[in-house]
Amino acid sequence: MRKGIMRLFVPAPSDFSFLETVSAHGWRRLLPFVWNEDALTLVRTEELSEQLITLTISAADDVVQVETDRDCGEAELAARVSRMLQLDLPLTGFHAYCRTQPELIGIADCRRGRLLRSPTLWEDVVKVIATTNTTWAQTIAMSTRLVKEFGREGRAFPSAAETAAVPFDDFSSKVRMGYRSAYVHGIATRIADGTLDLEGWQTEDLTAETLRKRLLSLPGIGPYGAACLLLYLGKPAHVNSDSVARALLAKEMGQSVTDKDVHAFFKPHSEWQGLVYNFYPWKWNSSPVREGQ
DNA sequence: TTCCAGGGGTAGA
DNA sequence: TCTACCCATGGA
Repeated sequence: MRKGIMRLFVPAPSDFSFLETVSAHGWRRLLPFVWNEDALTLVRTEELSEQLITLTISAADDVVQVETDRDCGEAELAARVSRMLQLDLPLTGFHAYCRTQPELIGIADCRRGRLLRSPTLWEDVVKVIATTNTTWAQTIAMSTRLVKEFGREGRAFPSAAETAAVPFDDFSSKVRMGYRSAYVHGIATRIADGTLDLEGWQTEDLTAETLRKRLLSLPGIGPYGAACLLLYLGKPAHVNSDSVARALLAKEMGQSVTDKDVHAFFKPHSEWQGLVYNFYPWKWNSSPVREGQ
């Protein structure tokens, strides 16, 4: 191995699938994630130990391999990779439930149920806001501008502190997130001044409903955004119904449907309905966003 | 021009 | 709780 190159192996549970996790939704298309379709590796630049480090993540049976271009702390690196791939998410109960439902058995067989997420809740919140009321192409463009304009060396995702340090007019004109700019900059400012501890929410052992109320209190986060984020936080009892869900269900039903119809359709899956929706056969097989189109 | 996209905030009923 | 209207941006 070349000097400075570090390789770390992170144990993964037997019901984990790297490819299924990375492919679960569109996050791998948003900088600073770069998905290498040929090598099947996920590349990402992170700030670790106060230096920029590029991670190349791949996986074999029951283990995730992380190669870095510089030495860094193994514990912190493993923690970030674990969060990104939801390695600590227990899926036994979900897969057991899927095996009781004929149409869901494939979810368990393929080891689906984890979703790629960012190393921080802050980044996930920003990216969820960037998916609302816009096209996927614009979501990609917004994420790209965030990294290029405000990330360290134009390669890492800007921290809340880095974002808050940018004057709002400058931030807004460069990031071109429209009315979402005020939401993102406002959240960044609250994190930076210590009045909002987003990351701390993840270690408080909160109930799903308490967490949902807190997420809904964030500007720019409504029922759809909160359900997305709850899913990333391992709380799958809410369906992140959106225009894609409505269109797909309408196609199945042969008639126009509302959010209420989508929620009614998945309600029987109770505590698992958020995960069931995201991996439901007709959604999985026909999601343009998951395919990155 | 007008519409609308992986919605959300707000006011009024 | 529900509905209507507005919201920046950019592509069709």
